[in-house]
Amino acid sequence: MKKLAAQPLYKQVIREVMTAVEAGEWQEDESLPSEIELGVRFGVSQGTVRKALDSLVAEGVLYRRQGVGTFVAGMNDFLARGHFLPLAGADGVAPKIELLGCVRIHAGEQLADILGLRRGAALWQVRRLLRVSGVVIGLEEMLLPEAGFPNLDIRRIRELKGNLRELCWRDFGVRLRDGEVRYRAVAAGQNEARLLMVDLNEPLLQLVRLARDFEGKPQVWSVAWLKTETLAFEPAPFA
Amino acid sequence: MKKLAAQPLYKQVIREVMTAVEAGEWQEDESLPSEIELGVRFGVSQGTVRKALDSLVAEGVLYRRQGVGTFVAGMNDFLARGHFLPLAGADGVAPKIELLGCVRIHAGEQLADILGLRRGAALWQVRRLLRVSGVVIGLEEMLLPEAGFPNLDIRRIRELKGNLRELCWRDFGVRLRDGEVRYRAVAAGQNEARLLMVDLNEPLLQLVRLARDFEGKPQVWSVAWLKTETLAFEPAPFA
DNA sequence: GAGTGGTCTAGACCACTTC
DNA sequence: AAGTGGTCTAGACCACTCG
Repeated sequence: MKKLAAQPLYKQVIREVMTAVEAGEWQEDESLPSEIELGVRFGVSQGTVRKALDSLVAEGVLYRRQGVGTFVAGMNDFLARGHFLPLAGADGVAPKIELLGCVRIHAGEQLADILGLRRGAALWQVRRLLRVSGVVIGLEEMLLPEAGFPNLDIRRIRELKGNLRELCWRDFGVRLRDGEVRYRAVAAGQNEARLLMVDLNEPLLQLVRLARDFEGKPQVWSVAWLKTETLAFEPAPFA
Repeated sequence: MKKLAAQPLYKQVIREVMTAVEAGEWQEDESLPSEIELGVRFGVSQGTVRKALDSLVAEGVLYRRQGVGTFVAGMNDFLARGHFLPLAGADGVAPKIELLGCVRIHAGEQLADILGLRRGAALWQVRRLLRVSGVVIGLEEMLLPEAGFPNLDIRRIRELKGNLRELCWRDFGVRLRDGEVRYRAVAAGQNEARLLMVDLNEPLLQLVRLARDFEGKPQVWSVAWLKTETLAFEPAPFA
């Protein structure tokens, strides 16, 4: 491997592996070649491969099992990976996702700015419900450019159990990385109150995120409203 | 360095360095010996020292400046390291902390459990205000066992500008690491409404944390209420 | 036992900052 | 030029899992 663009070798390896993962060279939960073999393939030492894989593991792209191998990780949604915990208690539960619907809308000025589109660009608006042991606990609204995800099919989303992150990857080759989350407390509006079955103006936890792909391009804007009267939200480890 | 307790060398180095930092061997923003020198001191190679320092940097205990050295990081509070961002906008601002007061109370059953104390044990309750450009934006209530922090002095807290984390370290040798955060939305009660100057029942973002020391012992329980009508909260990078 | 990840070394060189 | 962090190698051995 050459020193292109003065990038360190391990960063080049990260890119190469990422590209291969995105190209589907190894399926989900399928093991990659061993660190030594990857080293031979990229012309670097095992230590360098390891350093590269370390960051991909830290980012949740891969996972390792000692003595067994390194595997491609699944693509659970950010919220699906989070935990909902009883206020006083110990163990948390991950929510189940239920697709509500998917419609085509047009970007307002602000949203267009955020997603790097022109004003009025076509967007998909996907809405989902979150349930913990059957009880509705959250509502999520996600917006993604139609240009990048043409012919987004509601039945397809349903097939993947509402897992939009996995869909973006499988059907459109876009691998989303988690973005930073902003937290707010807001009063429930008409919509939220109805869908979450709470009173108007009841406090809801609002999570706002911008998910980017691995090139850093903004891809999905998401706003979620969570009912936290009896359960607190704890985000998943990775940023 | 020996293979005690089957711990890998780099983990032993982490402990050694941590101990030295806690003992105050190097002051804040003072540089540690070079990686090579540390290697000689602990009887390991530079690569192993580096791996150890990597995790301490990731945890925010140390920071590095290429070509210069490795330094002991300051001890800003979790909330003080977070950012408050305008809803639509770009750059966030870190809040200023203002001490409200410090009183001695007794642990209820639940709190005693969490902090690993007996019921009724003496606690310090420290309350602080958070301001962003002068405007009150949050209230934080922290509880810590009197046993671990005897003679906690309000004037001393004030001296350190309300930075309780730094105080725990400097005066009591307890270095707190960030704990996981749980998020909720709650309605403002009497107290919160008065101190934050909002209406009763206005939605507030609640953050609940349990900070532990580097041995994993629970040390500080904290609950914060944040006004997020105009500013969203974004936690600091490190978990 | 064979294959994998996990650790460790000694030594090398590069990139950066400071004097 | 000297000293620091940052990268990289070749080779070694350990710890773990699985057939």
